[in-house]
Amino acid sequence: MAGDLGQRIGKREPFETKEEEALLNLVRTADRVQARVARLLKEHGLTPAQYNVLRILRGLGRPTPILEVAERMLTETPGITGLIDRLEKLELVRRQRCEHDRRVIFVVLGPKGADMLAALEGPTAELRSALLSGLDEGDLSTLIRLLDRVREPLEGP
Amino acid sequence: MAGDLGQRIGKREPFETKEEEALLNLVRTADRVQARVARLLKEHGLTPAQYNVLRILRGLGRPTPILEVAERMLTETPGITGLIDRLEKLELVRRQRCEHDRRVIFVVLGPKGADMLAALEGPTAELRSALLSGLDEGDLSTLIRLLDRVREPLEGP
DNA sequence: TTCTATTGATTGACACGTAAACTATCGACA
DNA sequence: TGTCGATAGTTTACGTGTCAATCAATAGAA
Repeated sequence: MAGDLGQRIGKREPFETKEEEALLNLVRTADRVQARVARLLKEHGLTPAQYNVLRILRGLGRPTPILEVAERMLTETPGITGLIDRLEKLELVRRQRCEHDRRVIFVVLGPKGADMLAALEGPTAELRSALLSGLDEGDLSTLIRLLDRVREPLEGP
Repeated sequence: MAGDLGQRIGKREPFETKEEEALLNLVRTADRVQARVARLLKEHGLTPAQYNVLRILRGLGRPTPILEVAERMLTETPGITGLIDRLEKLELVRRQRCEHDRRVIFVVLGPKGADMLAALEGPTAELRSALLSGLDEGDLSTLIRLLDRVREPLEGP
């Protein structure tokens, strides 16, 4: 069958175990999805990580300490600095020192950043629908439930 | 924690649609899985991409053109060169020119590489079982089927 | 045969994730 | 008051993913 990952990868003996098949399939599928999203964002000059930061800022709706942004992403502390640097250079966000605690630096979503998010609203929703066109409501619920169950023992340390 | 994301200022719900939830969940879960695998591999001095190359070579069981290796990985063409460079420096693989078509360079799994794979066989199998401990056979089959359906429209163009 | 298009592989530029080490500031406590 | 530990953020370094451009060898056509 066309969707069989084993043949797609070209292994003679596709998978030794269902566990192996499921995990490789999971990683590969996520990779493909991310690639497609990245392609869309690139048309607007954004990377997925940058888009993620903008969405976090919009979601919180307030100036947010840099490390709090980092926490809500998958990225670790050090990488966030350059990420914010680039967004600032694009004038999509700006830094703002906290007056009470001068160690803290807030990140603020700028008007250009808000416009960018608004412009991406439609295209990203369209893309999501297209990506999941093969699944109905029930399938989505099942998929979400199964993914939750995979992730559950991983969320801790 | 989960609830305080959107509600507080009426900005955004955590997830607007099931599509969004499913896709974010997919990407996040895959990311966690990869992080866990990476941690294991690191103990043996390998990155996930390097391990992937070794497994591809073992799976095919023959000298393989560099670009064919690249095709079978999650990654695209250009980055493969440096990856092979590092594996060659570790003496896990070696390059070998094709005699019939001198543009082609084969990658060959070396003895050290095979040993490395053998040493990782047990630990990786254990890890896979641990990661998927929350899912039974039927769950795995369902998950695989759903992932196939997500990936199907993505593999071609 | 020579010209051209194609293919395999490499290089360089940029973005990102992660780890280790560093600076600056704050808070608490002797 | 002064010191010490914790916290916020940055810098540096390395491996990797992706793109655009390039080089070398081959294949096909004029």
